[in-house]
Amino acid sequence: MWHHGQVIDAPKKSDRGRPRSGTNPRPDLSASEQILDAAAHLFVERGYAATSTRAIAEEVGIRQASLYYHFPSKEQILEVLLMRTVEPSIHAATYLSTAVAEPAVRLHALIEFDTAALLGAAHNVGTLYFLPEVRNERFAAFRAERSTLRGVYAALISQTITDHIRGELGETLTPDAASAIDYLVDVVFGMVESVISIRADRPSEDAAVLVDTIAQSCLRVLGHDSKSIRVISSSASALLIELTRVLEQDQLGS
Amino acid sequence: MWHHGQVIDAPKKSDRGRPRSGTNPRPDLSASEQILDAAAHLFVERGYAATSTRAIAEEVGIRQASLYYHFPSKEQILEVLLMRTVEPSIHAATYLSTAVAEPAVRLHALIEFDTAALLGAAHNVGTLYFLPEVRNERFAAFRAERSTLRGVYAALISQTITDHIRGELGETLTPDAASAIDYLVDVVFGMVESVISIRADRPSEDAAVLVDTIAQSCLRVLGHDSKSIRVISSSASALLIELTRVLEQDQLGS
DNA sequence: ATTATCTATAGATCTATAGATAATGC
DNA sequence: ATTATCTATAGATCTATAGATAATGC
Repeated sequence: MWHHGQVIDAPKKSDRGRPRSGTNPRPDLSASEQILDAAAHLFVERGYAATSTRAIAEEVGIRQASLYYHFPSKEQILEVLLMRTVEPSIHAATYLSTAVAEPAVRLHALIEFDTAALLGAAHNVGTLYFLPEVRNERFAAFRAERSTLRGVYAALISQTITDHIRGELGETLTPDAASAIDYLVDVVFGMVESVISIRADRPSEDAAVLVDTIAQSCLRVLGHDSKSIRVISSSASALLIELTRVLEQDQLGS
Repeated sequence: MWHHGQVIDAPKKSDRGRPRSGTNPRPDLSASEQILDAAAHLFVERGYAATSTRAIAEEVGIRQASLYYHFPSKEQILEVLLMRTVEPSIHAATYLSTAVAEPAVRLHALIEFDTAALLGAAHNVGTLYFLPEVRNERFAAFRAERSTLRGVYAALISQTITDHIRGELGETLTPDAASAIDYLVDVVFGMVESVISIRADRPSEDAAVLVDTIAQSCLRVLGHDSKSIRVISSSASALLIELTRVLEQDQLGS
């Protein structure tokens, strides 16, 4: 499994301020990080509206009102979680959208990166994408990020579809072949996101196998055969190593 | 698009009882059906916890407390919606699990039926499957139905995987080939469910194209090529007609 | 008499704010 | 003085129940 980002920003200074009433279960993390972690856990488990600020505070070991010293609102907590979750994928997609490699190889690398990130994240935070609240205007910025990500997928996918499949689409499906390609983008994007439900239903023992299965399945949907997939897959491994190196570099820069 | 079920049970008798304060926007439906429709709309749009019984009642044109004459609780409303949504798929799967046709043809028919049902249902009720509340013990019966459906998919998928792909799984992925097949089941099941998010993001203009794209993509993932898919697909069309005939028959019986 | 609504309300939340307090830092 | 907590609470919900009421049916 690859590491990426996941830096803890505020490494906890000392013991300023009034002591907590409860015990501090994670003294290594700053209070803000503890709140985000507890909120992620509860939002994923019960949903946003069904999670009270009291429940979050209880898990952290502070009083409900103390949350508001760190965050101005419950919504803001969700927004930070959403942005943090999508951020690594955006960085990977931005790099891969212009990297020097075949589009199919870049797509394969992106799919591997994304699925691995979703499977590796704490508390299956990918489920937050599907919370009904995310459709509120309040979270438009997050949805814009997702849309950017989808755009990179769309570009790479349209370049990865084999001529053979492209012919099929025009032939058997519809006079408007462009829309059929759009649906293929949706299908591939959906396959990547399906790791979220899969992980929710049966917490995966073997993430690597699932990541490979999905990446290979995506290429098959785009018309590639086993031989072609083998070639693409091994080139993608090298690109993925390069990618993680670049992302770590960026991390140090920012 | 195929029709299936969607029978209105209680066709509204007459005007018994105290008149409503508001106007009745759907006098053709019984009060219970109006409540279910309004709840479906709001649960899909805002989620379960974020939808108040007051909001449901307002949409129906009655007072909040009047809901409780028709349903004992808000949870019960959600349960009826969940059960009704999964029911047609269960019937189709039960029939197809033993129908006389190649497994690949039966799988193709099931995928077409399911995706079309999800795309055709009022208010995109498939999104209800993803509400966090559904994980509560309260909805175990619904989850059991879904699990039954998944079982039929698993059986048909394992019989539809080409020997070629089966060889690949054992060879390149893992020593435990059974688990790799399980992941393919997840992937295919996930592709079917992806129509829910697709419809949520961009309400589909052309359901038929999307249904075909997904069914074909599933077969590709299982190792079939264009020629094989064409044959399977046309046999599936005939089976699908037979299926809808049988389901309508059942409908009359019950 | 039965049905389907209504009004009123109990009791339990829930978010966010105001202001007090107990630490450390300077 | 600054920081990070605490207590207390306002004000706005929200679900479900109790009992009244306005129709139709017999």
